[in-house]
Amino acid sequence: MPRPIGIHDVAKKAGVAASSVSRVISGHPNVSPEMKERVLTAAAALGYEPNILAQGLRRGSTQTIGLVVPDISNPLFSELVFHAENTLNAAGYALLIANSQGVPGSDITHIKLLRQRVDGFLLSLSDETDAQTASALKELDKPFVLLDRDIAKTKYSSVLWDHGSGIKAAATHLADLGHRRIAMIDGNPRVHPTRARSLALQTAFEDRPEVHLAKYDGAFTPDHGERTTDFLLGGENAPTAIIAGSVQILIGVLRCLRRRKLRVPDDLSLVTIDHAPMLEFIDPPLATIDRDCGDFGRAAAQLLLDRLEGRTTRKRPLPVNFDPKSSCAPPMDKARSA
Amino acid sequence: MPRPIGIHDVAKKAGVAASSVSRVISGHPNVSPEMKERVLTAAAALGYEPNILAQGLRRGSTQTIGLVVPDISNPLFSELVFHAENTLNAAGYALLIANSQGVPGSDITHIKLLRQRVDGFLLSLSDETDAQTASALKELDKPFVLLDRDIAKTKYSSVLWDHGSGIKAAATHLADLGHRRIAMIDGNPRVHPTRARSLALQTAFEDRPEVHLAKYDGAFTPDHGERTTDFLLGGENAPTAIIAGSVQILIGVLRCLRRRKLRVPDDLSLVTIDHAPMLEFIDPPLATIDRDCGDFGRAAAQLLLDRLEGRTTRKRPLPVNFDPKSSCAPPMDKARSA
DNA sequence: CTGAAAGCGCTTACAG
DNA sequence: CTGAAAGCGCTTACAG
Repeated sequence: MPRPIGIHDVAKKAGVAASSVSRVISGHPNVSPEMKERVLTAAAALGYEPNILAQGLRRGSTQTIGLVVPDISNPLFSELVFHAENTLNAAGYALLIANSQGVPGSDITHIKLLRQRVDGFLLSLSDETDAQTASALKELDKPFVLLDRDIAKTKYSSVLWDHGSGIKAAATHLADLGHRRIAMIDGNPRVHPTRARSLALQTAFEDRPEVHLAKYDGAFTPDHGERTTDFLLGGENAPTAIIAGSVQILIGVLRCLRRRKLRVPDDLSLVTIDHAPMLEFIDPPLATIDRDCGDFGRAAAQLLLDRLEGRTTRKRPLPVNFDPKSSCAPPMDKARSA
Repeated sequence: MPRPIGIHDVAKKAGVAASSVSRVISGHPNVSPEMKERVLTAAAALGYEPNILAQGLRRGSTQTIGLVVPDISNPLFSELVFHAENTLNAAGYALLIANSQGVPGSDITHIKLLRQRVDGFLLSLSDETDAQTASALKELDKPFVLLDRDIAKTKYSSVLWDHGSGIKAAATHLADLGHRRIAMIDGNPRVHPTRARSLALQTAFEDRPEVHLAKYDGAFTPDHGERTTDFLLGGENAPTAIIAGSVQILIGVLRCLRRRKLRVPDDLSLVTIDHAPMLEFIDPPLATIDRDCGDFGRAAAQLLLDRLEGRTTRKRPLPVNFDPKSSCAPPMDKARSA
C-alpha cells in the first residue's frame, strides 16, 4: 500500500517550496495567481489531501466539533443532529458524536476522549448538578454549548427550552376544564427540563388555591411512569388528570391505565410531552407539549460558532408549544354526579 | 491558559530522557523498575496526558473506531452502539459516530472525514450497490466491517442477519393459516435486509403454487407503506395478509387501515418487523419478526478487532426470530361466507 | 510574493 | 536498559 501523498510530493511536482503549497492550500492571502495555479493543478493531479492530524498538531485546531448525548436513540436528537451538523458544515466544521448512556461519569469520559480531537463541544449532560462534571467543565480548555442544560452559578453558553411556559399552559388548560387534583410525573430532577417545570408549577396556581398540583420526579423510564401512576390511582384523592414528562414515562402510564382498564379522557385526562413515531395511534390523540428540534440544533451550533469566533457566551431561550387535542375533558365529578 | 503538560515536562521532572518517558507510558518491555517508578510518579504529579494527535501522527494509529450510520435515531442502533462500544473499549479503542442521513454521498463524505482520525470502521451503508461507495471502499486503506450490508463480488467482513429465514417463517405461518394472497411491503431494495427477504420469498412457495406472494419494495418510510397499502386494498384480489418491512412502513400501513376502518386480524392479518417503544399499545399485539441487537453490536466489534489484529475477513450470520402473536388469523374467505 | 528553517508532541531505530 | 537524534506531515514567523 503506497504512502499517501504529502505536501512535499505536491511541492516537487509543482516545482515550488513546501511552504508555498501550504499557503495555497490553506488560503493564505499573499500568493501570486500563477503560484496558486501551479500548486492547485499539481495537488489535483496527485489527489492530495492534507493530513488532519498533522494540521491539528501544528495549528492546534481540528475543524471538528464533538457532540455528547446521553441517549443517541432519542428521536429528538436525530433532528437536532441533522440541523446542527448542517450549520456546522457550512462553517467548515465536521461533527462527531459520542453516546454517554446517561451516566455522568461517561459524560466526562467522552469529553476527555474527544478533547484533543475537537475544537469545541455541544453537550447534553446526564446530570447538570454533578460536581465532578462541573469541575471537568471548569478545566475544559475548549468552548462548549450546553444543550437544554444549565449549571448553577455559571455563565456557559446554552440553549434552553422554555419548559416552564409549556407546562403552565397545559396545567392551566386542565384547571380551566375543572380539574382540581392534577399530577405530573416527571423524570430526572438533575436536568434543566425537569427543574424548569418544577419551578414553573410551584407558582402556577398561587392565586387558585382550589387547584392542587403534585409533581413526582424520578427517571425518564416506563418503570417510573407505571409505578407512580399505580401509586396515584390506588390511593385516596386520586388525581383526575396526569401529565407525563416524556414518551418513556407515558409508556409506563399507559401500561398502568391498560391494566386498570381506565379510559382517556373519560376516567382520566392525560397530557404528554414530546412526539414519538407511534403516538398517533394512541386513542384518543393525546394533548402534547412539543417543540422544534430543528431550531434547537441550529441555535446550538450558532452559539458554538460564536464562541469559536471569539464572541461571548450567551443563554438562548427557545419556545415550547402546547396543543390540547382531545385527551383532556372535565373531570368526572363524583360529588355532583352522585 | 497554560500550555498542557508534555512529555518533556515529565522527562525534566523525572530527570530522564523524553524517550524513556515515552517507553514507560506506552508500556515498552525494556524499562527498569526504578525508571518506571520515577516516570510514573512524575507523570502523575504533573497530570500528564499524551497528545493523541501527535501519537497518531507518529504511530499512524489513533485507537479510535468510526461508526457511520444512516439514521442515528433508529432505536436498533442505540443497542448496537452500546454493545459495540463496550467491546471496543475493552480492547482499548474509543468509538466515534457519524450520521449519514441515508444519503450514499454522505456515507462517502463521512468515511473521508473520519479516515485520518480512526483505525477502522463499522459501516451501515445507505446503498450497498452504489458504485462510488464501492470504489471509495476499495481505496480505503483501513479495515472495516459492514453492518447488515453485503457488496457483490467482495469478501469484506460483515455481520448479516438471516432475514431470509425470518420472513419465510412469517410467510409460512400466514400460508398455513389459509392465506392465499399475501403482500409484503418492504423498503430500500439497495440494502441487504430487503434483498435477502426478496431472495427468500422467491422460492418460499415453490411447492405451494396456490399461495400468491407479492413483494413491493420502495423506501423505509410511512409514505411508501401508506401508498402501497392503499393501492393493494383498493384493487381487485386484495391481499388478506400484509407484512410490513419496518416500523416506519408499519406506520403507513396502520394509517391506511385507520382511514379505511379496517380491523386486524378480522379484515386483514398483519405482521411487522422490529420493535418500537409504542408498539405494545397497538391492538391486537402484532406478529413480529425481531432480532438481538446486542449480539449484533458485539459481533461487529469483534470482527473489526480481528481485522485490526491482522486476522482475515469473515461473514458472520446472525439469527432472526418470528413471534406470531395474535394479529394473524385465517382469512375472511368471501367466497365461502357469501 | 517565496523559500529555508524551526517546531507542534510524540515514537523509534540506532548507538552505547 | 537508556539517551540523542531523526522524523511523522504540516504551519508559521523570519529573511529576502
